[in-house]
Amino acid sequence: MAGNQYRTNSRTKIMAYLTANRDQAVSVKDIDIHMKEEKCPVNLTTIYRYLDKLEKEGSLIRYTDEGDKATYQYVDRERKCGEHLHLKCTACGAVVHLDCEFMDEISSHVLEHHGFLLQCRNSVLYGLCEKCREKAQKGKNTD
Amino acid sequence: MAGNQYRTNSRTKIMAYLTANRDQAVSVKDIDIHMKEEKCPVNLTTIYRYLDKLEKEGSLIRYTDEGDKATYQYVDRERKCGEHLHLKCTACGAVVHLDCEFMDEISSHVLEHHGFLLQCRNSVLYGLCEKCREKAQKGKNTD
DNA sequence: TTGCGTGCAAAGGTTTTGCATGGCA
DNA sequence: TGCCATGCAAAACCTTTGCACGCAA
Repeated sequence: MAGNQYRTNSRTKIMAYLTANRDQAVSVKDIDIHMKEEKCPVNLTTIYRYLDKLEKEGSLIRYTDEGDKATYQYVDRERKCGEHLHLKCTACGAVVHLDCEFMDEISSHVLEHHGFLLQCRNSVLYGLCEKCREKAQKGKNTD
Repeated sequence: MAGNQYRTNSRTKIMAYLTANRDQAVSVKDIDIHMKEEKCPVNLTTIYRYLDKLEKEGSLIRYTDEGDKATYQYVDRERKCGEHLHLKCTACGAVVHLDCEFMDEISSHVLEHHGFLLQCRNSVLYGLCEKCREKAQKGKNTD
């Protein structure tokens, strides 16, 4: 499927950025800035098209919180992200995979008690990761 | 807070539509269409401004899934929607409030096992409600 | 009359599309 | 050479903002 595609400088660098940030959701703007810093500026269209391609291939999860703009996260395709929920930190964008046994309990409860068949694909729980929680604690009186 | 506002035909009809669909998330476009059907067309700006006002008052939840457009749901302000998760049907937009004891288990697990402090405010789980699941079952071989 | 509500037009931002050019294999 | 990738410009889309007018109280 993903065989007939060319290896270009742009795509290599974008992919490197995505994999380096695989525990985080990044925006198109993030990528744009990064590419400029890398002295390899690319058109926004190119970024959108590449991300779109990767998402269709299943190499990326696309998050549509934030309302105005989407964010993306690289995932190994073997990770079966369609079968568990994700926790996304609203402060830093870090993403935690909820791929533990508790996942089954959630699905079961929701189905049995609320008649709801959970689809993990787009479901994201938001909150604060440990690091950002600690930061928030410390910085309570600063701004 | 919400005292000094006038009662207008437009707002009355929009509010009626929202409360009539309180188990569902509706979009601005939905409201626009409804108002035209009601022979009471309003400018989109008016809809946005009113929804914005209601959201700030706490009478509406604003969902930002779907990526491109927001959807809104009326809630009684006593319902404390900031303290529980919501299940939204991807087929019909129906919304179920997860305000049961299991909610505590989710919060606890996520915090203790993943170091994550859950924020229910924007967290939405997606899936199929009972009705739509049944429909999907029956209509499996149609398109 | 006062000041909130509304419509209109314009602008902002993100994302998509068409077309011609450029570059990998 | 053949096809994919890219850049550029323009458009589509949702949403916000400014300003003047209309209308409820």
